[in-house]
Amino acid sequence: MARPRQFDEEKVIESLMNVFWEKGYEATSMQDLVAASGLLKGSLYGAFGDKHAMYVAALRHYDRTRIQSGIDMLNGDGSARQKIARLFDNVIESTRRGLFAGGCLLCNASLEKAATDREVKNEVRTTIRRLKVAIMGALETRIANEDEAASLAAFIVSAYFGSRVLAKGGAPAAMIGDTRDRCLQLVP
Amino acid sequence: MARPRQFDEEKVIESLMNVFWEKGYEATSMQDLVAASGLLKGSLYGAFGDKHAMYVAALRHYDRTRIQSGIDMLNGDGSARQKIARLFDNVIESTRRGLFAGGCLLCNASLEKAATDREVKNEVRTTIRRLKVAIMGALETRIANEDEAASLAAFIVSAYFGSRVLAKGGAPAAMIGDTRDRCLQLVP
DNA sequence: GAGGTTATTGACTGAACGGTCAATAATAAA
DNA sequence: TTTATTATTGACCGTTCAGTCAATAACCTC
Repeated sequence: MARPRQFDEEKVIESLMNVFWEKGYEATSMQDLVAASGLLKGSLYGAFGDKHAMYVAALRHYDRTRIQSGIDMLNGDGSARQKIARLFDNVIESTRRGLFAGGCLLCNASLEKAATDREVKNEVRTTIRRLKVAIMGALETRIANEDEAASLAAFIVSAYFGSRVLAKGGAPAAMIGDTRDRCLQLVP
Repeated sequence: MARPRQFDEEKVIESLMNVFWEKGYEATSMQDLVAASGLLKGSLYGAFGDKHAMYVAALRHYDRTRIQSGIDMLNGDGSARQKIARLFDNVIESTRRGLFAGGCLLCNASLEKAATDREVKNEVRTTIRRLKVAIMGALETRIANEDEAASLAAFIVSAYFGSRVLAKGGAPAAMIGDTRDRCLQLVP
């Protein structure tokens, strides 16, 4: 009955996400999104509505893919300490390689837009909660008391986000290593 | 010999800083800066050169004032634990009041610009170092070993930055309280 | 294959962007 | 008071911004 989409929506969202991830919301122009997606402006607007909606779609995609793979790791095999350590090691590793300057899109969105954008704040809040719950799950075998697991998980999320700020701020990698090690001191 | 400036440069920088602090670099327009400073565009360009230089001046001003008052607190009276706790309590308090959405300009600059802007990265790095050294100073009475104080200080900076991300991301205040409390577990 | 529906296309819009500049004003030194 | 120097002013610049739209194309259903 109607002409079908000629692009793979997931792939397009992935490409939009990569731009927002690397440059941030404000520094990203529609030209950037056009170039990255391979679509023309009209198609992007037809599919998403406006730039803001593209950003929100990118945040959801980040949650569904990158955050989810972190959650999968936390739900997978290994000790709680190993899993928590791996969170930080990923930060150290990607800093050391230095190929991609984006850091963590969740942190970026929190600082750039969440405070003044209801929709972004909701997305960010939801994702933070998901991450925290997954960390609680990883702690489950070691901490019986749920409140204690929750407070430790909140703290770990915080330290993790902090390490993302340090990494992007150009702090020495040793500071992130220190953060990881001190964090692990609190993980039984 | 020449016409003198008709404005108080410190006050102008303070007003520029407040705009960048609240809106970020990219979302701030020259119109915003003109409106906030009370100067005309030409005067701002005459005094600073370009928007980027205004931003760097704002970062330096933030270091000289807001960060410095944090450092003064850390150098002041009280136990190490009290001082560290106060860092986080400031975050909780300003989140609770909810009047100003800016958060911490140092964190904002780290995530928004440091990764792709040499000058900003240098400013940020310097300020992080200053903050870390001040925290080491606060720990000095309790931790003799300098390396140990350094690693704990790095960790505290990280957790503090993380709490800034949580706050702006709209996470519940309890998560910041948890971060503070867990942090204090490691402070002797 | 005709008709209905939606996707694609690229030219187009007005507004806002960062930045410039010639004219004017204000000052201190001579 | 003249002169040299710098600050202020506001009009102005070309560019880029996010977003629109009428024309065309592609597809599915009947």
